[in-house]
Amino acid sequence: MLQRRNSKQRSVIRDYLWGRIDHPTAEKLYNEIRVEHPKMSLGTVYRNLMLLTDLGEIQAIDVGDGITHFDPNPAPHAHFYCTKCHQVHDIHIADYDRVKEMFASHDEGIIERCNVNMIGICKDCKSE
Amino acid sequence: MLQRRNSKQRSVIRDYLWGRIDHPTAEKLYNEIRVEHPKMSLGTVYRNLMLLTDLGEIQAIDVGDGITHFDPNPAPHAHFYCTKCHQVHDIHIADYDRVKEMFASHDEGIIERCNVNMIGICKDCKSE
DNA sequence: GTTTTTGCAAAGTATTTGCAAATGG
DNA sequence: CCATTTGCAAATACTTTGCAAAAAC
Repeated sequence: MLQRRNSKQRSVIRDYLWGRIDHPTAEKLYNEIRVEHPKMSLGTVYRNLMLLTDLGEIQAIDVGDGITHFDPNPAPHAHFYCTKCHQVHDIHIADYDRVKEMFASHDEGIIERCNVNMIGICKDCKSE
Repeated sequence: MLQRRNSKQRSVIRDYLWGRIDHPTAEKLYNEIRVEHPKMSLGTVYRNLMLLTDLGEIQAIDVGDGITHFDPNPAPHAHFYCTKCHQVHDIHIADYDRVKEMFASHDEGIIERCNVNMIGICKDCKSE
């Protein structure tokens, strides 16, 4: 594997994503980071998010809205995409691995990942 | 709802997608159609695939490869995306609705759709 | 006839990339 | 020092859109 250096930018990007549950896009992170770090470039944000994803440190979420969202939690879990507020929410269920098993038994391929996305109106938007 | 006219182009696009299990992209369909219908434009293919999707006649599949694939079967079912051959395959299981139920009980939102995508190496590529 | 749909080309949106300069170990 | 990483801007990839002409009913 390639050699890595701990750049300041990478650590800033990691810090800005760490602990969040709102699944920001690369551009959203960039705009937030830019306030404190005006020299940070969008390309660097993309490059590092992709790198951290490849390293398995974070995960990239594709819910079908055409924009990649990022999740600091690399553990497999489902997501909910609200078509009204365009936010991505986590859905944690105890036996997520069961889903993979349900489909693995019906397909002879090698399943590496299992992505589950619910699309609809989230509970916050519903009650408005 | 809007009034619809049955254009020749729409019917050609519908015919080219009908019965297929290979989940072509808009561009793939366009290239195939172009052989017989050189005047067909890519914009028309995109517009009609989107329209047919909105009408619920077909479905758009987003497996996370950045390109929308189309499926003539509008019934909810899971998909398998092969990272080697970049093909999308169907995975039909008897109780697909169970998946939605598993997550619905853990979220108070209104779930309109449930997308399940397995990512890995398909059985054809595995055996090579 | 009037409204929808088309072809074409241009624009839009998200992301990737080339390259010289800066940085990290 | 030398390989990695950056900022910047340009390029790319997929999709959408504006508009005048053509087609549908």
